[in-house]
Amino acid sequence: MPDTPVRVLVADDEPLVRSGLRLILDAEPDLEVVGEAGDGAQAVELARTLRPDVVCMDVRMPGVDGLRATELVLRLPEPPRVLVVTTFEHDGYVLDALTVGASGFLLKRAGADEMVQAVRTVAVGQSLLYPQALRDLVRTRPRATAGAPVLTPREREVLGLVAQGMTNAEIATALVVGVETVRTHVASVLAKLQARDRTQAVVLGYRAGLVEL
Amino acid sequence: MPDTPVRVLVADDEPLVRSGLRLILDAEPDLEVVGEAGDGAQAVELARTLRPDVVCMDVRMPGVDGLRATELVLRLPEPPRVLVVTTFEHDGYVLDALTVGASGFLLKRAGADEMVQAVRTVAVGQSLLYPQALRDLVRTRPRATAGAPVLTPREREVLGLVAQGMTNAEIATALVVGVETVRTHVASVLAKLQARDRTQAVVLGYRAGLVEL
DNA sequence: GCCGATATCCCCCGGCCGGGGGAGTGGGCG
DNA sequence: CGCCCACTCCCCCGGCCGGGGGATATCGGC
Repeated sequence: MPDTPVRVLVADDEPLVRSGLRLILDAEPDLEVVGEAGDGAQAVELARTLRPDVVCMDVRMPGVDGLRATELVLRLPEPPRVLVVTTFEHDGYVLDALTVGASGFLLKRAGADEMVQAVRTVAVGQSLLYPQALRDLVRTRPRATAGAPVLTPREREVLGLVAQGMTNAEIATALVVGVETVRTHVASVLAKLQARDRTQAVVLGYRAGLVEL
Repeated sequence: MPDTPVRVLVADDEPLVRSGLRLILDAEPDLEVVGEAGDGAQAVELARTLRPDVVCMDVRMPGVDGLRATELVLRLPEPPRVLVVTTFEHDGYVLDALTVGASGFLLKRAGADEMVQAVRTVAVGQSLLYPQALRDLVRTRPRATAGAPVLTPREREVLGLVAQGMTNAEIATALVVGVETVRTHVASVLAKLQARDRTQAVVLGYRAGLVEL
């Protein structure tokens, strides 16, 4: 199946890491490491001249860092796919890396086979990340209506207005009902969400997917 | 390298699609289709008895649909990875699928090699989706720090705790300062965000990218 | 050395909020 | 028909909140 091997460029400021990656990837008949870069600027330059299919890009590098380098690499004509690699799990680079257009995000402590698989995956044009990163991305959009407290339509409506920052009086006006009624609804919402305040109600309601912000 | 082949269960209500997938996957020496399910209930049952490594799950199926089936499959002891497959690009299933814990999301019009690669990728425990889906996920995170009011570090910290639903007294305890101090910081935050109350502050702060929820 | 920004603390007061009760209407379902 | 639920309204009260003043200390920069 591998008519021509996938051409890979490795960019990392640690020579040891570069050697390790080269060993791992070159061991596969369908992968071929065509170059190594020690910083972001070099990575961009080599990507331009060597025209690899995939760039394995470290995030932390001296000078031009991995994210900036990724941006620049992706501006090349017929750009390679960029697989961003980092050491630590929760350093918040994931979102930034994906925003600038990386095809994947991988941890350095991934096994050799995972690394190989990842290169192949982005080579065919798919996107990939380690499971926790995906979960983090999804978590920020918690369409978690599952297991959420059951609010009546009116209660959801009131919660929505509470989340707009409206006072009970304003909500009463908006819904054309008495303030006392609103107070009752708010009280129900607080009880159901187990919130002490309207502020907590907004946060919990948001997390439960009951309100949009 | 493939000591034992990856065991795959195919779930799709179209017999033609099942046959196609079987042909594609069985052609690979390291992949082995161990069963086919025609609906969600069957998929769950076969996943339980056959104990595959990966389930290729169609979203639209009669009876128990793919998403529900995915949830159930993932509740099995030592569950397989689930690769959700669908026909259309923008049907909004992506987020739901990932929320219920799918490891990947793929389009049916993906080529044979992409499909094979995808199965291998999720088999080693990574997550994958087609590039546009990832872009959509990222796009929904505005990160609109641009033009946001400038809060001092302490003010951001206080706002963060306010967003947890804490009262001024609790925040004071948490930060080991007087309640009056917290009141001052909160007042500054309200002024800078032009919020009338802490509830509005949370919402505005969230929209401005100043707090995470 | 002065000034601005930041962070800390203090007082008064009006108001909205949230908890505790109670109570009447209508609609849906057994 | 009777029951339950959702929706509506009412009263009292304690507490936290937010606006209005002001005060002190530290740090960094011009």
